[in-house]
Amino acid sequence: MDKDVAVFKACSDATRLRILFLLTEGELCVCEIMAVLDLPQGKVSRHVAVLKQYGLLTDRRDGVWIYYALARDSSIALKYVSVYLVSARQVHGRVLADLERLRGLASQGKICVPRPSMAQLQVDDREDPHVHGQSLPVREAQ
Amino acid sequence: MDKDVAVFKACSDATRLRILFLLTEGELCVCEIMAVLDLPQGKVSRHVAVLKQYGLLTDRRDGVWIYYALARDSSIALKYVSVYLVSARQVHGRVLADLERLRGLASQGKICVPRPSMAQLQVDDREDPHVHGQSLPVREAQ
DNA sequence: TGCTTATATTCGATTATTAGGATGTAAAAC
DNA sequence: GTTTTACATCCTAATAATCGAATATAAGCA
Repeated sequence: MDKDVAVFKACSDATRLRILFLLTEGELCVCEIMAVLDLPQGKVSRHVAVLKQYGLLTDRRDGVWIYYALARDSSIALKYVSVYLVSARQVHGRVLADLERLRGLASQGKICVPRPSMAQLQVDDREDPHVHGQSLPVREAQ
Repeated sequence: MDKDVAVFKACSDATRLRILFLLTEGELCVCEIMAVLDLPQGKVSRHVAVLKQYGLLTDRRDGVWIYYALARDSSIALKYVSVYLVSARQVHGRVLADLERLRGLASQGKICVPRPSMAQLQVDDREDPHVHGQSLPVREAQ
């Protein structure tokens, strides 16, 4: 139960929730989150660390970048939070704006293109989750 | 989105989460929650106030008692939290113990019998939610 | 090697949360 | 009226969360 409490605590901050909504599009690195949400690096890094600490995110290093993705099945609460995220992101104006901006910046090549997405995750929560950031076009170092 | 943040904040405390789990059995008054969870009155009252303030609970006065029940549809997040509650309560040992104790004390008549229950709430979240505490046997004053 | 970029972490100040204990209030019984 | 019961709220201390700003680390490149 404490793990569930931790998941809810992780979600109980507007910045972290915005980050989680962004990550429903697929894995992102800190600089991408910074660009989309227009937040200072330290703040994003700190909040991402909290999300990871509470088991909501996994990370994967690729050169200089560290990609964060939504974790799956690390707790019961997280399962339901994940379903919430993919449902609620189509409703909240601020989230819609964030996601639009993510796509806009991505299509302009100003930030990395988002990698495989959780967008197709259904509310019924299918069994075989996508693994992010594998067998994907790896971005080259600039 | 801020409302959702508030819902998660409300759930990010072990005591409050235990109270929410209890309330999936139906409405309860503070003294019942105190008895089941073995917590001081001020603590229960304070946490219940937080849950109500954040829109997770409704209250109804009946004489000296004030019955608290899970609110429905006050936000998107709450909808998913409700589904989480009825699913997770069958899993967490501490919650199972709390619910057992609730039933035990209720059957001994030591506390009020729980009123209509959310127990039958399905994970698919049916449309017509139960309204608690209406058309029910009203407990008499002792 | 040193330099740059991406990210993490630390510091100090501010604010929020929580708890125990005491007090306040409202309804019912007497 | 008084007393009792159920609950709310206030007070203070302790702890935790958050922030901006600065600093540290780690990887890649020259």
